[in-house]
Amino acid sequence: MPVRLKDIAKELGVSAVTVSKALRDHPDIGQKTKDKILRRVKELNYRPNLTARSLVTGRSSLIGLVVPDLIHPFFSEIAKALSAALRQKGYFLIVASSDSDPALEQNEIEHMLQHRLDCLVVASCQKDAAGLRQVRTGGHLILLDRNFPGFSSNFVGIDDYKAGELAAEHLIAQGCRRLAHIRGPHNNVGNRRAEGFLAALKRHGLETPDSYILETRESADAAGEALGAEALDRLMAQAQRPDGIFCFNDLLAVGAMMRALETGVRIPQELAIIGCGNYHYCNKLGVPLSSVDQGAVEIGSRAAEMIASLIAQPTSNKPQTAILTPTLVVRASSQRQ
Amino acid sequence: MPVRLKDIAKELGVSAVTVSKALRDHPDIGQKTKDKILRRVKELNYRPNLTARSLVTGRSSLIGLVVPDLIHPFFSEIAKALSAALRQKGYFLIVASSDSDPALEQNEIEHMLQHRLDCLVVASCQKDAAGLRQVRTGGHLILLDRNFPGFSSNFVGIDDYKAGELAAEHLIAQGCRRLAHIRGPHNNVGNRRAEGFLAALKRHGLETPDSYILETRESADAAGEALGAEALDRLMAQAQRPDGIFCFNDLLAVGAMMRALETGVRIPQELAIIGCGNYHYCNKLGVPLSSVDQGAVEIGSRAAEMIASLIAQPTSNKPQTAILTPTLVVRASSQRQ
DNA sequence: TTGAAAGCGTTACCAC
DNA sequence: GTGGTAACGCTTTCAA
Repeated sequence: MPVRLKDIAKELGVSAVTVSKALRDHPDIGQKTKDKILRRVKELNYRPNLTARSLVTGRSSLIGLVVPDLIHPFFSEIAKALSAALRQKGYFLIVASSDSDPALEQNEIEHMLQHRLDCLVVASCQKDAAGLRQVRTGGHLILLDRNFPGFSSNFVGIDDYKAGELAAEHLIAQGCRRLAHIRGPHNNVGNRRAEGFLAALKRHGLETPDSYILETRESADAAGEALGAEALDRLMAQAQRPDGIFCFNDLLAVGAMMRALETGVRIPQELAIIGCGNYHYCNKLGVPLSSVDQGAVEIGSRAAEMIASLIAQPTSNKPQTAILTPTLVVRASSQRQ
Repeated sequence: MPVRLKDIAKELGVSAVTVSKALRDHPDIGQKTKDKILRRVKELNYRPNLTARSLVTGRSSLIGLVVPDLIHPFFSEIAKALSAALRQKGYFLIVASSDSDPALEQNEIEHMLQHRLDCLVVASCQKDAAGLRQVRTGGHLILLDRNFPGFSSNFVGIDDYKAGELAAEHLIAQGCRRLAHIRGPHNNVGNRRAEGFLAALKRHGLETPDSYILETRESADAAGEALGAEALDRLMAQAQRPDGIFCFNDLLAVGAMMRALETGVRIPQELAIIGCGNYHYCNKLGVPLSSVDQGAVEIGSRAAEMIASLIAQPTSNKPQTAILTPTLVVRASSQRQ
């Protein structure tokens, strides 16, 4: 049985309240009493029972994070950064992976809420915001990376429109004129990136045939590359081959690039490729992959700040939003000059 | 304010105890009463307060995991597998990253214990077991990947000696005769892998000069590659160059391989390279990297089983141990035939 | 500056 | 089958 606050109080001949005050250095306590208590606390290696504390204070010091996939570099970086930032504020991170399954995600969220989290952070893979609506009754909610039109919520993510623009501008600057896009799912993220990409092309007077915009299913890591490879085949089978591709994420880009190299397409001379996410292994590839960086580390730390601010707020004000600007990381796969 | 068990009881004209029984389908309750309660519970979207439940049952349904680095593919795979397996058993995973800092690790562990975890799982980066000794007073402890001689504890990991042997046998079978090893830290893992490697060489009558066994500092992800590159330079500067290298982990191997390719060394013809860990991006590299697979997913699920078994045990018996057998994954970097 | 009493939301125990 | 009562370990409030 672990030592309890009460045990220490009895042993030292003071009340439990006094010990409690000493531990949280409450002002209403004499220095001598406090020293005496803290010394004994250390000797006994006493650990306050946060469960009991939570019950009475109503705050758990637990923050929940639900992501589609913990192996995905983008999300593991966020998890790491968030966990580190929260630690300094005295919070703990509970993590769950939804395996990109909306039902499982909803399930995980429900379970998490039973732990009376101080805040829940979700990179959601839901089709719509229906499930998330009732979540909000449980406390603070922050959406990560992806939000839902019509669902007003705290949010941290990047400017996806800008990401698409950046990629397009870069490829055009490298001399590409026939630009294709292997796009992502039909949600806010996929749509905005495609829109930004196409808008930039239009500004430069470049036409993009419909057959240059390829759809892919949303996919877990394993399948993602295969989808990229398949999409590349479809692009290269066309009479007019594209000379530049922007892929929704690096996984698709890697798949596309590997297939291109296999089939003898020279990269970047014949075909420039750029992805999105800037996964940490991009620079280790046979041809290092250019990518639009989503700033996972900053997303994590901004989320931590937002959490602190939400918890500090006495009443729930209007939703907070942090939209970060993506940055371009140019490597060999798109560098033609 | 969320709905409480008590509220439901009052509304339905039954006692709190009865509602509690219905929720955990306790046998001592009539079917009709139970149905009535469960229906209302669902309507109200009631979520039991696990904090309160924990306080009275003494079990938190929280499992802690502390790893050196969440971005490290080996550990993120373990985290994912463990989290998935635990979910099915009704447990939750709390994750913390120690950034490979022993002091920070100890700190994280202390904090975690305050949450009254049902079990703590640690992939430790401590120098010795001193800090972990007093952790055990807090409940169950499982060491992951790395254990400490003289510290008897539950453990899940691979047979590191075997890992070294596998790598050596493979390189020898590929025709290598001058084998080098870029070794890991001087702990149980680094030592055993080196021992297994050298023992296999000896069995085949191969000599290994001391200058072929290179030391590296323990290092986080960013620096790991640089260390590998540096080690490769030292090896290739020798009069007699090695024709095969076993690296302690894939990060070192990638660094070494990239430097080798940069300097015009042909892989695997002049130099065969094999790493350890089988990171998910091994097959995406310019020259796909051979590796000894540590079975991260199985480590995660075995840990989950062990957790369940430890918690079920009324009294703490002798430590449980699961030593998995590593497997060889051959790719282009070492395949000479 | 200290502490007694009341409670946080739930479950265990044992009467009925 | 059902429910009253007493915890679980801590903090809050307020009187001394």
